[in-house]
Amino acid sequence: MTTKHAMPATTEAVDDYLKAILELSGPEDQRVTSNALAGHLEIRAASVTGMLQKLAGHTPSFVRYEKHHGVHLTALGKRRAVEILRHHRLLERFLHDVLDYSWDEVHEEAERLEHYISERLEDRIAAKLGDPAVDPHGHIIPEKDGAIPARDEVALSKWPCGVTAVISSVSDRDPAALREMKRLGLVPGTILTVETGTRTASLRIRMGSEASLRLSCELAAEILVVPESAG
Amino acid sequence: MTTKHAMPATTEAVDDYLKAILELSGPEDQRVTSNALAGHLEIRAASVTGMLQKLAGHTPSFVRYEKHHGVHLTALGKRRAVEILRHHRLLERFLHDVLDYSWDEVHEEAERLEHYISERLEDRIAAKLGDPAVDPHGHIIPEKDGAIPARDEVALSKWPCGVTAVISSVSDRDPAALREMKRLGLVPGTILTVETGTRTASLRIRMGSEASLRLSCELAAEILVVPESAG
DNA sequence: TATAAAATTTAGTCTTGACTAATTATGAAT
DNA sequence: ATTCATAATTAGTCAAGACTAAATTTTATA
Ligand SMILES: [Mn+2]
Ligand SMILES: [Mn+2]
Ligand SMILES: [Mn+2]
Ligand SMILES: [Mn+2]
Repeated sequence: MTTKHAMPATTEAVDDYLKAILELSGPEDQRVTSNALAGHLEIRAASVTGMLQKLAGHTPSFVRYEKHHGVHLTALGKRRAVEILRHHRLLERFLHDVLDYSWDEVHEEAERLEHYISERLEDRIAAKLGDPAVDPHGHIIPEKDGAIPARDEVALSKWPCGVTAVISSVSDRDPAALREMKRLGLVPGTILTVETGTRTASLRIRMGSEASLRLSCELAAEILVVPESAG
Repeated sequence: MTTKHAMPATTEAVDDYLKAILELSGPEDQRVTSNALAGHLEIRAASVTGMLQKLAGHTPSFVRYEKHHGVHLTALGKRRAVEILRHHRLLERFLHDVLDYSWDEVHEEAERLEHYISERLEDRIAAKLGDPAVDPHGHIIPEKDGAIPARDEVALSKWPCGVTAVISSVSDRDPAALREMKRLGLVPGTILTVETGTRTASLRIRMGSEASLRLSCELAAEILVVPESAG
């Protein structure tokens, strides 16, 4: 039997830092600045510096940190961040499918609970749902072992005109935007094209046979798409 | 519309104090001593004193506290404690019925989550379960409005010999004891009588037509019963 | 009623994780 | 190579909640 590396205990605050670093470091784990973290976590930059120093000082360490040059996750830190992300997305799927939450309600509840469910509860939820691949917003749920199936998404606001696209996921942070998207039928799986023409503050899209509709760039930036074949 | 009194925000620690005071103050809310709280919460008495002083100092206040003479809950404190108790028992029922937890696993998970579920999640869980009256151990689940249907229970270890009794609830704090009870068929609803004879360290009980069995006093003290008619 | 044991409180310390104000380093533009 | 704006760090403070050790009550006992 292989040695089970015990994950050091973490607090909600530490979890939130690790998750934020994961989200901000992009597809290939670039360094994240203190300011970016402060903005994302809605915390003062001075507080971030303090936390990063403490985190980097511990052993085993979750992050690598160089003064004035940002942080990035160690393998251990990434493992923990992904675990929290799995909790979050499984919870969203569960609240939505089993407890009748709407897709704009799930995020807030999952954001808190993700830190407090045990491995047992995580497993039972996954089993109950049949190991779902994505959450209600189309976000990929990391596997139990930490693997995250890759997917190349592009913001709809940057998608070329005239090329068919499929909505792969939408941002879950803004409930009002989510309700608006639902109303317009902009949900994962929807096929659409961006009509040709300039797009300074808004863009016109066409979905199936329906009439085209106008979308603000802000909303379009919260919608991620993939090429039709990659559905 | 009646004014919705907003419940002041509480921390997990404060919740645990209020719940412990509720549990220790018995059917009619007697004062609870610092030592009793320290024992129940597995915390030093000095820490308890500090917390009680802070709690009593706040306004609106959750507790009434007199130096050297214990605390008891105010109406507000009782409201909050009962709310947490409802969370706990609903969660136990939910974990057991929906997520296949065994009755010795539910307590630990509920003990953490009870502090972090929203009112919305509480309501959805209750709806999903059809507003259950009791948790998996037979404990009464407080109503949404804070009402707790009364029930006069007696420890099996103190039940008179020869009188038929029904198990109403069992303690949920000791997983090993719970597994033992399940194995012996000692679950809420079970009808039994205590056979006549002395009971110094153990007592003999008879259930239905089966052979009688011997029970340690410790285990019998964790089983609460009611007269047969009061099922 | 005097005294000892048990229960409680006080005083002082620690860790976590936030904040503000002040200071320094970095990087871009002169 | 300076200079300046921006980013980041330091220094000092605060609140929550725990702990230990020492002082005080209360209460039970003789
Ligand atoms: Mn969170
Ligand atoms: Mn999501
Ligand atoms: Mn608790
Ligand atoms: Mn219970």
